[in-house]
Amino acid sequence: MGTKKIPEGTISRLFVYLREITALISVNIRTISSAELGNRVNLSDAQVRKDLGHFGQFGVSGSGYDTGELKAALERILGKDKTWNVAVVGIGHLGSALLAYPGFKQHKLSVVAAFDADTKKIGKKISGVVIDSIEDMPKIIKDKKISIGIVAVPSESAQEAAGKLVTAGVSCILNFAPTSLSVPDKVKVKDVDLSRELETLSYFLANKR
Amino acid sequence: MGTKKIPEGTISRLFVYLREITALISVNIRTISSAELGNRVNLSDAQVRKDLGHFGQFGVSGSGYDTGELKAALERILGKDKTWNVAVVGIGHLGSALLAYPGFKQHKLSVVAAFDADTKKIGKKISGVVIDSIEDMPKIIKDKKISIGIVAVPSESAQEAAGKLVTAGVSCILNFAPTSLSVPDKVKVKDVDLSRELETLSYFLANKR
DNA sequence: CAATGTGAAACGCTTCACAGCG
DNA sequence: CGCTGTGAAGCGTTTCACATTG
Repeated sequence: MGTKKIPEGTISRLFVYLREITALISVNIRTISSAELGNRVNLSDAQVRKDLGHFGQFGVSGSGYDTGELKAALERILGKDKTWNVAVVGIGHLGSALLAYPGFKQHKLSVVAAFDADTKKIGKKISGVVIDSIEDMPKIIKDKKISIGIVAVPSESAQEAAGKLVTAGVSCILNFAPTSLSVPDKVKVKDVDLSRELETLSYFLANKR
Repeated sequence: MGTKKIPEGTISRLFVYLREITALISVNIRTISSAELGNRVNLSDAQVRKDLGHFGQFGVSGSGYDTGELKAALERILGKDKTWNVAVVGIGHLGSALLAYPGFKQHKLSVVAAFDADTKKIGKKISGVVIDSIEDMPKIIKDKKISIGIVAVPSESAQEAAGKLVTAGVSCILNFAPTSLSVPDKVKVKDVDLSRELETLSYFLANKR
């Protein structure tokens, strides 16, 4: 199990492979080569093999990978057997869209709590989740065993929201605010910074040939 | 103008510098060193100098950068003088949230069209934008000189939506669907794959300590 | 003989370190 | 002297290339 340092890109590509393999199985394809799989997800054959190689040997020389076996292996590696509980903080346009997002269930994540500072929103139910007061966060996070917090508040309140989530005990934060959060090392933060993506596009447009 | 290949990270940091410089100017700071600027945005002095170095020489040995000059240079480099028109395809929860997103204006982007396949939605107005039929896309994209298309439809229809946007003439696509789109090389695609971010968190939780 | 698994080479970005300039 | 601009070193990832295997 001497798992060295696995590149983050590898992890995220494994999920892509898993998605594709699942699709292949559903059309009864039993075997696939790294070249063919890479082709379908726009990656090189070498990349596919290197990524898988971090976790063991799954292929058969000369014929490729058994889709069923590979699927099982990927699910095991990626921890698809467990479900994690999620809380969303900040129920504006984005927060509401997140509550309705079907992807959570698909990824074995369950949104079990929503928080907002606006007292007018408290008690309302959106996409089946009741909005609670931020005051009650510590208790609810603990009671419901929530390990992922999603920050969907404006930048100004993002650090505060993150701090409260961390104190309450979450292990990961998905941050939609365009600010860099400071949290203890043991907490994993993933930023989804739409502003940055948009800015990159602007630059591309301004500078293309 | 032999602009070599500029790292994407550099571009995105230039926007960070611009933001900071603008703040500095507003409190009448006229000069700043790479070390001090880096410090304020959590980057090394060398990183700041390398990033700027891609575009010319803006600093003064011994004293640093003139904030006014640097601001002007960054705005020119980043094309902050122009505004780009945007269309959103797929007006579900996410699409609606995007139409309401205030960040567009801040980045000199203007959402001027929205499309949906659902005839019941056509003609409705959301956050000031009227929803049009996908049929009318080619004409509207051309008439309104739209250069950025945002794909906010389910995965199954993402490739089709992207294809139509490209045919209609957009130069960039911001893709929220968890599929890799195939488009001609001249078109820039940025993926915002929420599923992947969530999955990475799942992996982190499943494999921590 | 087709396709894997994997060292070695290439690459791209960041950090270092210092010559040179005001 | 302080700080820039920039080659060179360092590092993590991707790509290459091939010996190996069923």
